[in-house]
Amino acid sequence: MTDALVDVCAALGDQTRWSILTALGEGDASASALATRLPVSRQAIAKHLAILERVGLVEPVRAGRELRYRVLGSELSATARRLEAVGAAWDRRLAAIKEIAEDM
Amino acid sequence: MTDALVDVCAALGDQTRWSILTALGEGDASASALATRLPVSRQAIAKHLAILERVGLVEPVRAGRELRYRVLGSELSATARRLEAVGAAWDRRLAAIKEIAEDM
DNA sequence: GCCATGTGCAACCATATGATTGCACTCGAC
DNA sequence: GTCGAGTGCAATCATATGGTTGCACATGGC
Repeated sequence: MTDALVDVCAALGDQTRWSILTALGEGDASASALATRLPVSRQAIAKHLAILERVGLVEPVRAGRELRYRVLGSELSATARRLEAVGAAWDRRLAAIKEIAEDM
Repeated sequence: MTDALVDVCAALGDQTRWSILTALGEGDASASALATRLPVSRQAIAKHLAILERVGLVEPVRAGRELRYRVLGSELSATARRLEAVGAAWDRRLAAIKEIAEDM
């Protein structure tokens, strides 16, 4: 029942996952390759990659026996737009209230 | 050392907090008022509100002895813009790679 | 003044989560 | 074929997190 938007936000709510994402932002990489750069074990990274893949922020790419991951900006942009829409709605409400207050 | 963006995303990565935020989107409300609508205790809601306030998604408003909370679209929009910027950068990289591939 | 309502604080609990280690398996390179 | 690098799976662990109950405190309305 949990919305996809919530899941994406939850996936983005972890420092290590952001480290992985920014690392992937510089180029596709495998879990093992990432483990050499980041201060966590390969298995921990693999779990994070699985989470990121489930919410669509990352995509697996086979390269020989290596399993590289590619970061997907489209999903992040889509999430951003959804958040923007919600934020805009809240702001409209606030603006309306402010207007009413000024009319009194 | 954790970035503010990560904290906001983490705050948004919880279903109950979204329930609170959408409820507040319809009008300011206190923790007690929210507790009557949502299936969690007032204290749980108070904790969530504290988290939301720390990341700037919500703002306390005194109303007599009541402490109401107001949802802030500005912070959500700011977060959305930051995510959008990152997603766009990733997409630019992918597009560049695709172009190189086509040149071969 | 009294009482009910709204808050705040603290202890506590169960589960989720981030991380680790160890081992087995696969597959490409030499 | 052998070896090593990359991967997958499982068990384990510590801590964070969401949630609860209970109680003390303030504060506004009658």
